[in-house]
Amino acid sequence: MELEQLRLFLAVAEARSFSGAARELFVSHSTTSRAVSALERELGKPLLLRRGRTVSLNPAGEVLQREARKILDQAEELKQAVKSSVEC
Amino acid sequence: MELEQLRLFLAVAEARSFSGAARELFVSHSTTSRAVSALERELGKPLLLRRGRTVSLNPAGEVLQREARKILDQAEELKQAVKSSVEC
DNA sequence: TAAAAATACTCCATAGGTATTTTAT
DNA sequence: ATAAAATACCTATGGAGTATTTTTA
Repeated sequence: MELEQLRLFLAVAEARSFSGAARELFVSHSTTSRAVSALERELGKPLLLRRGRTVSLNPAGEVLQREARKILDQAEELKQAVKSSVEC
Repeated sequence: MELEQLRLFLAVAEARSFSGAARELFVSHSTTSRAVSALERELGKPLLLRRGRTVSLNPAGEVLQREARKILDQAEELKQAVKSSVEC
């Protein structure tokens, strides 16, 4: 599990669309599709429900969305904290 | 910034050694060296002080060590939470 | 039939190992 | 002289795009 996968998953979860998220991020839709598949494989269960053209979150996806957001926010804060730490 | 880089950085920070951490993780020492270099490049400042055979943390490194630990722990919790979420 | 997701195929970037060089003790 | 870190070099893996197939609304 890598941060980039979480970034892509979140974009898909928020857009409720693989291709929509791909457009927003300027990547191909196969990139969003594979990132989510890889997460599902690693975590051992589906995260999103694909019903025709509709993408929705199942319980595991809801958990991931909530927590992934926190982790990515923290990672961003961390970057800023390091950047503004004293030189040495 | 990716979780794998944080894992490698933490191992180096804790071992106070690039090669020691590499041995623990069963990777080559060039892997630990480059992971830390990449982080330093991305974050815009040195994280570790290399003085001869001694590796120590500077303030930025201290911040990163503390926060990276939290993020990795959270990522681990997240995995467990998803794995134990209800099927759907 | 149109729009989106999955996937096969391909290519290229880069992650990682080995070997070498540099540095400090 | 030795041990560790940096780095040049090379290779293989996997990430990402394109094109195609599948699905369903």
